[in-house]
This record gives sequence, C-alpha cells and structure tokens, in this order.
Amino acid sequence: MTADKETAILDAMLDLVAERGFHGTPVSQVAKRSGVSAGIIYHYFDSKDALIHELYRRIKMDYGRALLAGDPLSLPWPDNLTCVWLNAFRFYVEHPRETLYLEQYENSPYYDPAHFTNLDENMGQLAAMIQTEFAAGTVQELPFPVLYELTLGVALGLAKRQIAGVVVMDASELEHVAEACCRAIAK
Amino acid sequence: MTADKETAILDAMLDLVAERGFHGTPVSQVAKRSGVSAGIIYHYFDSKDALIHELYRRIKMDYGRALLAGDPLSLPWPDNLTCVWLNAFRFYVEHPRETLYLEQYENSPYYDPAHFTNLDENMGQLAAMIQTEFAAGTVQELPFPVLYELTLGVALGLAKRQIAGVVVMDASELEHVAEACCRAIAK
Amino acid sequence: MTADKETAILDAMLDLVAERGFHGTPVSQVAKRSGVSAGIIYHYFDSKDALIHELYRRIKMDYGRALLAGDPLSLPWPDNLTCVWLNAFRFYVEHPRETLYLEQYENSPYYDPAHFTNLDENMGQLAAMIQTEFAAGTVQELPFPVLYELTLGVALGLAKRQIAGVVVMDASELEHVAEACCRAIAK
Amino acid sequence: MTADKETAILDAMLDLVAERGFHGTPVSQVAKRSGVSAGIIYHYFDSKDALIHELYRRIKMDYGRALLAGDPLSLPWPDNLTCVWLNAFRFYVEHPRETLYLEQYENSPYYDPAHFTNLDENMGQLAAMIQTEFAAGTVQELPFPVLYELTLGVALGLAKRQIAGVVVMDASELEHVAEACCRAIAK
DNA sequence: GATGAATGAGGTTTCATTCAT
DNA sequence: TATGAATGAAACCTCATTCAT
Repeated sequence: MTADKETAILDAMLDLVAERGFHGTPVSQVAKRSGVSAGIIYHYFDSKDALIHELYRRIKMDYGRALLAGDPLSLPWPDNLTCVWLNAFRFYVEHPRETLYLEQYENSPYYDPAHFTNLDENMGQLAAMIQTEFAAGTVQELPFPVLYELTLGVALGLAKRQIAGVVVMDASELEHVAEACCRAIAK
Repeated sequence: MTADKETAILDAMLDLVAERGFHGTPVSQVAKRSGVSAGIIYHYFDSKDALIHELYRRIKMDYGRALLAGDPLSLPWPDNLTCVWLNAFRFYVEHPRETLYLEQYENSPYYDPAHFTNLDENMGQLAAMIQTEFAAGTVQELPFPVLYELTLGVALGLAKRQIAGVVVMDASELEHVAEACCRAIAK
Repeated sequence: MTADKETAILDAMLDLVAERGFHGTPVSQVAKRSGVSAGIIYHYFDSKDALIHELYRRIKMDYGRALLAGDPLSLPWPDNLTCVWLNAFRFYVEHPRETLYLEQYENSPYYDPAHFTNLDENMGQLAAMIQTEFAAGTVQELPFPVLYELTLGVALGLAKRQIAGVVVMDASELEHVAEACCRAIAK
Repeated sequence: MTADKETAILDAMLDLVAERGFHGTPVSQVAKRSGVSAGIIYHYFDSKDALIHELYRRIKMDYGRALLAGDPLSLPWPDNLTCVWLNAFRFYVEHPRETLYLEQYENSPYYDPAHFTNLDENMGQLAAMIQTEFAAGTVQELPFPVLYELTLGVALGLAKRQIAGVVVMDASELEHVAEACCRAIAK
C-alpha cells in the first residue's frame, strides 16, 4: 500500500532523528529501517529536507489536535486551561520521539518562524478561548506568546525533563504545576 | 597568540552555528571565518565534536556567571529571584548567538544530560538560595527542575521569541512577567 | 494505437534531446512528455540506447529522402547539385530538432562510423549522380567524403548557424553559396 | 605541483571524454586516470560542469593560436588563407582528442553560442585579415560565419573524417582542397 | 606552531530498468 | 498491452581529518 510505505518512511525518520539527530540520520538508514529502497523515498518526498518538513507538519498537527482532547473549550476558567495544559504535557510524555523531533526542528535552521504565524485551526480555537477570558477579565492581557511560555511552554520544558529521566511528575504534582501556571497568568 | 587564535575559532564557530546549525558549519568555513588554517584547528581541539562541546561549556559558564550579576543572593525574597530572572533574560537577548547555540546543543544528540547533574559553582549558589527560601517557607517545595522551568525556563522561552522578532518586551512588561513567575512558585 | 504510441515516444525523445541533450533526457521525462508510462517504452524499444539509435536511423532516412526532392537526378550540371544543396539546407532549417539530434548523435560515442558505409538507397543514387559527373568531366575526381564536406557539409554548417540565430540567409544568398560550393568541386 | 595536478585532471578528462563522451565520463574515472583522489578535483574546479567548460576554453585558445602559426597575416592572398586553412587542418588531425572534444561540446547543451561572439584575440586578427581582403576586392563580402563554413568548416569536416579513418588526405590533396576553398570565397 | 592540498568515506540524489497488477 | 511503484547501482559532491612542507 502506498500510504503504508509513506508512513513507514516517516516513522523510520522519526525514530532515527529522535535518536541521532538530523545529521546522524542518512537517507540510507531511513530506507533500511523502514524496509524500503533508498530510491523510493524520492518518489514520496522531493528531498531529505522535504521529508523533514513534512514530518514536522504532521506532528505539529497531531499536537494541535491533542491539545483539544476532552473539549476544554466547553469548560469554565481555570478548568479549561488546566485541561489544555495537561493535554499538552500528556502528548509530550506519551510521544517522546515526536517531542524530541519538534524541539530539534524548532531549534534548527530548518525552522522558519514565518510559518509559525499560520496558526492552524486548533491553535486558532485556543486563541479564541483566551480572548474570551480576556473579555471575562480572568486573564491578564499579555501577548499570546507570553501567555504561551508561561503555560504550555512550562509543560514542554517539564515533559522534556521527564523524557530525559531527570524528573518524574505524578498526577497530583502535575495538577499542582498546572494550577501554578494558571495563577501566573490570572488577573 | 595562542589564546587569540583559540578564541577566534570558537567565535567563528559560534557565528556560523547560530546562523546555519551544526550540520551547516563545516570546519573549513570555521577556518575561513576565523582567519586560520583548517589544520591548526586540530591543534587546539581534538575534533569538530570536541570544539562543539568546549564552546558549549564556555557559554554555559558565562551564563551561570551572568545569573548572579547584581548579587541577588544578598536580596530578600522575591527580589532575589526577580533579579536572577532578569539577569537570565538579559543574557539571552544580549547574547542571541549564544542562546541559539545553547538551545541547538541541548536539543541535539550532542547533549548528554548526565553532565547536567554537575551543577557548576554558580548554579550551586542558586540552589542554595532556593533551599533558604524553602526553609523560610516562601517557596513551594518542588523539585529543582520544576522550579527552573516555572521561572528561568520562561525567561528563555520569551527571550527566544524576542530574538526571533515575534515579541518585544519592554522593561515594565518584563517586571510583570518576572513577578508572575515568582507568584507561580511562591507558597 | 501501437504506431501512435511509438511515434509519440520518438517525438518526445527528439524534443527533449534537442533541448537538453542525451544526458539531460531521462526515460521518465520521455514517458511524461509522450503521455505514456515509463514501462511501456520498454515494450517498443529494448533500451534507452536502442531508442536513441532507432530515432537516428529514422531521421537519417528522412534526410536522405529530402535530398532528392524535385528530382535533381534528372537535371543537368550544375543544377542537379544546386538542387540537392538547397534541399539539404532546407531540411536542416525546417527540421532544427532533427538537425541538432543528428549532430549530437554523430559527435557522440553512440555514433559508429562503421554503419556509415552502409549508404542507403538515396545516398547511393547521389553517389551515382556524382559518378556520372566524373565521367562527364565536370567534377573533380575527389573522394566522396571530400566532395561531401565541400558541398553538403557547408550547407549543414550554415544551417546550424541559422538555427542558432547567428546568421540568416535569404534566397539569393543561398543561391550564391550553393554556386560557390559547385565552383569548389567543379573541374 | 599544483599546476601538474590541475593539468593531469584536464588531460584525463580530455582522454575520457574523447573516448566515451561527457555522460560516459564520471568524475571518479577522471580521478583514477589522472592519479588523484576524487575529492581534490573539487578543489581545482567548482563542479564537473566547470571542469568541462574550462577544458573547452583552453582547447579553444590553443586552437586560435595554432591558426596563426607561420604568420599567415604577412602573406599575400590567397597564400594567407591557405596557410590558415592548413594550420586548422593540421591542428585537428594532430589533436584528435581535442577535436572530438570541441565537436562534442559545441553540439551539446553545454555550448552557449552567446559566448561565441566573444572572438578572442587570435580570431580577431583573422577577421581583420578578411576585412583587408574585402577592401582589396579579392574576397566576396559574405558574412563572416558563411566564409568560415566555406573554408575552415570544410577543414574541420575533413579532419573529422580522417580521424575516423574514413579518408586519408595527403599533402597534395590538402593543397588542392585548400585551393578549392579559396576559390569558393574568391571574387 | 602553521598551512592548505590531499584523501576517501560517505552523503544526497538520479535514473535505467523491472515487475506485480 | 499498459501502468507506475519499486529497485539499487552509480553519479556528483562534501567534509572531517591528516600530513608534507
């Protein structure tokens, strides 16, 4: 199946990059691990770079979707943010390869912040949620990136530590930190 | 002069990596930009990897030193943390190349978290400061990495956004965010 | 239709080679431009090389046929040669792709001069015409290839220049040059 | 010696291209035949294409120089043209590899006719010689490319045949043909 | 200490050809 | 006949590292 092969290539790429980085992941290894020939990768992707970008795009979309699990938009403050925060943390720790990939990508020259402004649909819904809280007077009117760093940015940082094995957060600690993040941006 | 040449090499490496990443920075380019021959680089450093690690070590040390500017250890809570927070933010935005280098390094396979436990002297002083606040009952007794992410991690995230040109924080906004971080970890 | 497909393949090959050369013409592009699949090309031709040779053979035959347009064999000296000369020139400038193909082929390792001795029927008639002029004492008894270069070879060279846009020959200039070629080989 | 290595590379390239064509001459073979490593070729030349162009440029210059051997410019008509004509023929047959290289290059997509207008100094002197004959009323006032094809173009064509082994021209035959060329363009 | 030409392994990519469908 | 995904050898090129000078 075509779809299978494309997926196998992306998955092998994810595995290897998470383990060895972009530079340490030659196309020949991607081919070997995904069980395809080296040539066919160029049938599905224009270049190694195109493959790298496409994999990022897909992970980023999955991440956006994961943030809205449990329909946080229907919850009152601060439960809505807590839910999103926990969703983010859970995505990160349950998808360590994806997390390492995202971080590596976003801290590399591959990352073009110009594309960042194209908030996808899910991110747009989150922005709308924050706007509502601005109107309700529950959240400080800080720029969106600032609010992001004070909340989901913290979730990311903690998740990376947990993936690295430096800390292990249990459920109650997580609730605690999520609350701290809410407190940090609450009016 | 030996010292001059070594410094020139490290500086050229920093320039190029911040701009193009590790993979996009061949030793030959480092030689060209630093005005030395390719061969001599191997007199000062065992390998390209050794150069990469050494540059990281030096930047990390400078960073640790910068955190303690203005002697925050002598200030009362929460001024001590605010001072450190602003020091961190200032270091990042005033050293964008170094910041990008650190981030790239720490999110790459070069980074070995095992070394992270070797807190250097400056970091040790900060840890002591936090211990004192634990004892004073002003700060929640959370693991050190958690406290780090809730405070300096936020400073880093914001600084990266500012370097990328996505946000610009003025002095009062910074104070505001620094306070929010203090509030997040205060008891 | 079989014939159609085979022709479409040959025509696409001609287009692409004239534009980009043998090396710049992958089979996949020939397939795309001719609207067939890559695989079917190997039903009509044993290999890319076989396709290249076959296309050459066909163009060379068309060229031989074109030389005899207007029945020059029935004309007296020097009208017979002038007619052939103008036929050759006309073929070249009216078939620029074919001309570029022939030239590329004959100056490449594909060209095996051994095959050149197999003068086809049309060339044979030309040779006979020259023999007749030898007997009549109108043309110098030079080796055939020498006579060729002094006459049709010049037509080819000029046509190539005109295709390249370096010169434009009008009808009277052509007559003039054709006459000069006759003069060059006349006794 | 640097010069030696560069020359060895160009010479190996010439050998192989004359034998097998551009496409049949991988850089790895050039390296092997010239006795250098594959990598060093890219120290002397930016790319395989750059090497191809540079070799053409050098051969073309040598050719232009060879045309003026024996100081034909000081001879009266038609000895001056005869001298140049024989120089051309001699260059071609004594440098078969160079001749095949030139022909292959000029009939390939590598050749950019725009550069052709940049007649080098030697070609300029030939053009001046022809201008003088125009003024003296000895040569028909035809465009330069037309005169070229009627004279040196014929020498090239014959030389190619001789290189291919199809004809062998002895000295008297050559004189004969050279005279025929003179006659073709004489008034 | 210092140079930079030289090496050669290995990287990305292309492409003639095959074959299951 | 016909397709086009798939193969894998081989092409061009890069670059960390060495070494004669």
